Amino acid sequence: MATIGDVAREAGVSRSTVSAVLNGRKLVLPETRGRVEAAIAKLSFSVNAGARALATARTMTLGVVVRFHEAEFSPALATYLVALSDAARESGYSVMLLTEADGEAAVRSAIAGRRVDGLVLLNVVEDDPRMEPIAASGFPAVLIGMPQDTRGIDAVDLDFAAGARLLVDHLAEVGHRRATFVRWPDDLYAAGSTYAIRFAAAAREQASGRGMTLEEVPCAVGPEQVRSALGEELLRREAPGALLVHNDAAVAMLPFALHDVGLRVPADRSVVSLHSAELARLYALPFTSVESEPEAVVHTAVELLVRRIDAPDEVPVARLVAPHLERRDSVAPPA
Amino acid sequence: MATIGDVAREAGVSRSTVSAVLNGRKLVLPETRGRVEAAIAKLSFSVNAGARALATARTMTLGVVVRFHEAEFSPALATYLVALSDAARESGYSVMLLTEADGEAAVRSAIAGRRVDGLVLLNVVEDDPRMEPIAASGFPAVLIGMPQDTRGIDAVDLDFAAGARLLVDHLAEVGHRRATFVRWPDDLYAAGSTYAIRFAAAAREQASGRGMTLEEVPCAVGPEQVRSALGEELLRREAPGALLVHNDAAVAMLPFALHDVGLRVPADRSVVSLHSAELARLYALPFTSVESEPEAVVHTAVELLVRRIDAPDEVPVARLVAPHLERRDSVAPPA
DNA sequence: GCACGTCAGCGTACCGGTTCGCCACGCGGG
DNA sequence: CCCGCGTGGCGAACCGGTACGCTGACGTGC
Repeated sequence: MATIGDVAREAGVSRSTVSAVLNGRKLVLPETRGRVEAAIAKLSFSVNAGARALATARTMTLGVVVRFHEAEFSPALATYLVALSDAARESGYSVMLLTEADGEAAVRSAIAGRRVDGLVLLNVVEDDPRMEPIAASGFPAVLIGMPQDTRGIDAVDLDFAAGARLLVDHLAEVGHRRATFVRWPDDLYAAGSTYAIRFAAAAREQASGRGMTLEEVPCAVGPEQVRSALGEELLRREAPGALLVHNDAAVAMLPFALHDVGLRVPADRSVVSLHSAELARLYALPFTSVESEPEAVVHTAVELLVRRIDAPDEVPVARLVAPHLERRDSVAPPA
Repeated sequence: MATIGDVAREAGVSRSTVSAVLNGRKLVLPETRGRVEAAIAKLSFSVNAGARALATARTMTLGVVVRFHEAEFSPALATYLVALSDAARESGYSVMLLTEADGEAAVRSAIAGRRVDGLVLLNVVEDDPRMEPIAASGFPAVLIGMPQDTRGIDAVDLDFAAGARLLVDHLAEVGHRRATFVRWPDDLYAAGSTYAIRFAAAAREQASGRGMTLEEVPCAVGPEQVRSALGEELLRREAPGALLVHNDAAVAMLPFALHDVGLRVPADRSVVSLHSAELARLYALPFTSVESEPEAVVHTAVELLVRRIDAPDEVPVARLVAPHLERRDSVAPPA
């Protein structure tokens, strides 16, 4: 592999001139530049990323710290990783995967080894231990997820509250006064899952502001439990004509549950939901919904992180990504 | 951040001695080693990966080239990525994500920038263009997937043929003489998807060797088409008492299709399938099956790649990972 | 005609490690 | 007593880039 010295010799200039051409800094006579470029092409030279990193103290690499225990529903993970890598590339960065079971250790060693210029923490939860070494060292990082206390670290997440309001409004606007709120099981809220809490709180508030009644049905995960719980609710006398769903497992099974009991959407029931786009695709969900916006979230995250790398001392930022309603004709006025 | 020079000064030795301690090469007096280690701890020094890479011409990083293709089942992708990163770490390597839409370009620039010591190509298809620059340059790489012509590149994949034989045998052993082979649509085979072809060929051969009849039902993807196609087949008069499935979309919908028409497993139908473990988990599939073995495949891939990095000139290797049968009581003797 | 400013390009130090030849020291043997 | 050898550690070169100060040539203004 050719080095910058080989190029310099070939072009009859010094290494620093080649470097100047490479980086576009300083003025180089067009003719000289031409010779250098020809030499580069001839030797098919390309800069050694490691050497450049050493000289500039910039690796142009971001680390993404994947939380290990994915007991939860994780089809979205790949989407986030790929989107992250794409967004990073747009800014000239590569992405390194950090998957140690002990996320905190992963963060520590990434910082210590100076392999990366910044870190993206995926799927951040309340009091996430991965934040500790970052907060302590001030290393550039961005959280995806929005804990109460971001400990001075930049953070991005979907605006779940706005999503809840969009969905409630959508039901209210066609005249629904009552809805079943199929939500996560209680322990998830108790565990401090902030997106769940934010969604539920906003849904309740918006509903009451709209004069709407929400009848809450917590729904455990597990296909069979979900299906029977849903079946029961759907068959209940006086059940509302609309369903507001924030529970991936439940919404995935909902088409089948509806089919089981012979109810049609939107004729018999209106349905709106917030879930990941990936889920919608996998299960071909036919519901009007607010979908997570992995590309937008990740794009914002990279933007913040790159800015933070360049300006480590600016005040931390928390950013919510505006959700939008994906209409799929699953809502009709109540009977 | 402390450098090796800081450590040397603190310990009162030269930089090369610190390096010797770090790498365990050469003999260092226990007492000297102790002083160095104390200095390292005191300054909380850790080696700068980039500098070491420059000096050793080894980045200790593997690149994973993700094919951009959307249509496939992405939950499995995350599993592979995480498993890959874990396996790499075991061998002291990190993993860099390469997701350019143009996989060939991604490979070229990875090789040119010398950011990685080797490449893993995920999800390789017949005549995959990503192979070209690798074959041309001899850069260390391993394919996950098994094209007919590996072009001298190491390759690993699940042994789909063996998987097919396991499933056919399992049905034959309890006495089934006929089975419906729910398979992928014809165009997938035509497109040269080698795992599909290998499975189908082995299934047919093993069945005929066992004196079993396979009645083939190609099944398009898309939940609704699948469901109706399956329903039709299940209700068909004289339909076999067993289903052999190699089609992710179909097997995911199969529980519902069976439920629709009121058939029970294994009382009314025996079912065996080959699909990804991730699919089984997400859809809680209750079928005896051969599951893809992402950990084993990826582990083998890393093993081969690391060996290839150390010994670039050995003969290329193709390795098939033995599948195993995951019994879930979905098979009973025919009525 | 001279001082000065600009511009293109050069030389060199430096980033933080590794590697390897060399040296000094202590010891044993002839 | 001297030589040779093994051992522990040192110093310098090197990996492949970047950054910055300097120089020489040329153009301009007075």
